[in-house]
Amino acid sequence: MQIKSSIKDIAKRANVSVSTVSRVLNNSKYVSEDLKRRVLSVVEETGFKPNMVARGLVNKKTSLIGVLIPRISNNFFSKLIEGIEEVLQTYGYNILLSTSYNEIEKELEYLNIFEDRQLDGIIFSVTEFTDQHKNFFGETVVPTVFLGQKVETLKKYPYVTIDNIKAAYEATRYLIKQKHKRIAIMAGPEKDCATGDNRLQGYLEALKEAGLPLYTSWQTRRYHTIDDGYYAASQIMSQSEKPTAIFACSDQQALGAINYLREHGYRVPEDISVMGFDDVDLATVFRPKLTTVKQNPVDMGATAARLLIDQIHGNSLTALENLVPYRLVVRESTKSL
Amino acid sequence: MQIKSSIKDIAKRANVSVSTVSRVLNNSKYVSEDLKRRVLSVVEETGFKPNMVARGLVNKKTSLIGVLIPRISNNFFSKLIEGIEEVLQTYGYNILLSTSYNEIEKELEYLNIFEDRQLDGIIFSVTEFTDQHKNFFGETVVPTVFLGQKVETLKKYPYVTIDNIKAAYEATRYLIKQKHKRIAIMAGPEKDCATGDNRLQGYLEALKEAGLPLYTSWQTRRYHTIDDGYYAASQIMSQSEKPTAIFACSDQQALGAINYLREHGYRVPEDISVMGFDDVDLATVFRPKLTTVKQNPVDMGATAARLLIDQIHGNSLTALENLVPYRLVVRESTKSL
DNA sequence: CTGTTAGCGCCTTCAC
DNA sequence: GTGAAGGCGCTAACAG
Repeated sequence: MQIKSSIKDIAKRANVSVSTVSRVLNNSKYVSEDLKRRVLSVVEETGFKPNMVARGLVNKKTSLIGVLIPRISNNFFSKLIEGIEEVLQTYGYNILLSTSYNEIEKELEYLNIFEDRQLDGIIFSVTEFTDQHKNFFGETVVPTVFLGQKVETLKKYPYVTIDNIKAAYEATRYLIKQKHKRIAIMAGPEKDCATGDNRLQGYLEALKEAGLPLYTSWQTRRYHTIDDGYYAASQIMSQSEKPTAIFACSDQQALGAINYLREHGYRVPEDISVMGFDDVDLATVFRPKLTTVKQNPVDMGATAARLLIDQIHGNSLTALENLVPYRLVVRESTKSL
Repeated sequence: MQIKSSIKDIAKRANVSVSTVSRVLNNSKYVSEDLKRRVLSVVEETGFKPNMVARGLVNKKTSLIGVLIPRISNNFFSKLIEGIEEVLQTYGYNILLSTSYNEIEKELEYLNIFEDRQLDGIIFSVTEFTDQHKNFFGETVVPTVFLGQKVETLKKYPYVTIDNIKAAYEATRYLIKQKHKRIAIMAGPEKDCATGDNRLQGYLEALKEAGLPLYTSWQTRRYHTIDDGYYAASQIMSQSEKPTAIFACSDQQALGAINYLREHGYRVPEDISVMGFDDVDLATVFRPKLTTVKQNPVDMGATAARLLIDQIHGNSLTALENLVPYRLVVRESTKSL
């Protein structure tokens, strides 16, 4: 293919009409074997490829799915993408990837871009579901699946997530059962509902239930990066009153925390227990092996993608709420007092 | 916006022609303040958004860049994406993400999709540059930047990479200087040129130069995952003749290898040294801290994106070869004999 | 300055 | 079965 050829050109060369070409290209209507052959051979020769943009314009579909996540360099999210891509691919969709870095404005911005671009669907790992989000999803008509937290919208879009409150509650319960009484938490960033508010809530419930002390200086809210975990640990451990266990709301933060602790002479888990969340790839490679709340991001991504496809195909969805399993995995970074 | 409105509708409601609407929307030509205001207010009211697909059809640009990498869950590649997205975003481009899992057929498949979709550019982290690739890039006219290895094409596309042969050579040299004489290598997958062939070559050159033994049973070729590193280590260590050092061509593999070694009673680095490659986030969090060849993927991604933008803008590019710096970082996973 | 018109490349009635 | 014609939503000459 030298210069962009169009359906018209190949119609001419095959001595047929453009509609015939279109028909054989789409297998949309019966075309005599003769013409079909003629068209196909010209297509072959010229290496002709139909213009997907033009096609999209008339068909009103782009075969593109917008995927919006907070951060791609977090193993949890990249696994999510793996799951998403795997199923979308089999349905002929591609991924338009955007990252918000947990910034609400960026989320809104990308959401609008998704709409402008006429994307066929959206998979969205929300940070905080604000009124502006609600507005957007009230007005838009783009099939959507939310990932990572429960989201209530007028339009009734499904979401797939674990029960974050419960999971955090159970993780904290476990620590309590291990006789820990002074437990700190490193939660997600300030505005992050799922890994921030929800998990913090579960933690608080467990502490209250057990009648344990709640120090706000033992509660941090930071991004899910190793660096932020390191910093959060430094804050917590700079208090005069020190915890015997830290519940990190992501393995990334747990790793950063352990790094800090070790550099400052604490042994994990002998001096202080650290619980993670996610069970990323290296949770079992790291030493001590991370005790953590295992999620299955590949599955979650795949599930979300399937729910999206269903919506696009107009299938009635079975349920809005898709709670997926998680599991507390006890390994070496925590111990009983 | 209830039902999809078009430029036509808002032209009607504002009592102007479609071209006027188009003009104010694009700021393309001077429009009287009066009309402009009228149009803008209607746009405001209706929440009108121009259809990017239609726009793309006439402008022959999609503002979409195809990014093709082997694997997103590898920290090195996700960092690459971070760098790419950061600069593309400022130019109004979005990313169409695809992963090849190092499969040549998938690469070709996605490349074709990129072309079909009329993407404005391609950033491609090649596995192996085959004749089919060469064909594709000979016929296509899509601006491209190669990432991670030197690639020669007719069309003269730029590439950004470190000098893999040299880097591997130096890494191996270092091990040799540390008095290691029996050095194994865990290279990239069979068909991977950069992390496979090139790094293996650098390793071999260093060994030959030093007159050290070359055992093919000390050379593995596997994917850059923790699991594959684990497995590769098991293969190497099952030989009767055992190495005193392993040069892993990715930190992922190094991590997997160390995991294997420890599970099987070897201490790192006391019994066996392990050298990594990449310097991913957790190289310094892991214990022992990884001795590794540091790359800067965020920068590399950003550089690639800039080179692509230059191409798209028709700027003459300064150089095809963009060798970026790397650095051997000695930490704790290797030691002198 | 503004409106009319002709496409961009493709699909889809609608007649033949 | 096949072709001609209209239109998807937008932009860019071309007149006025």
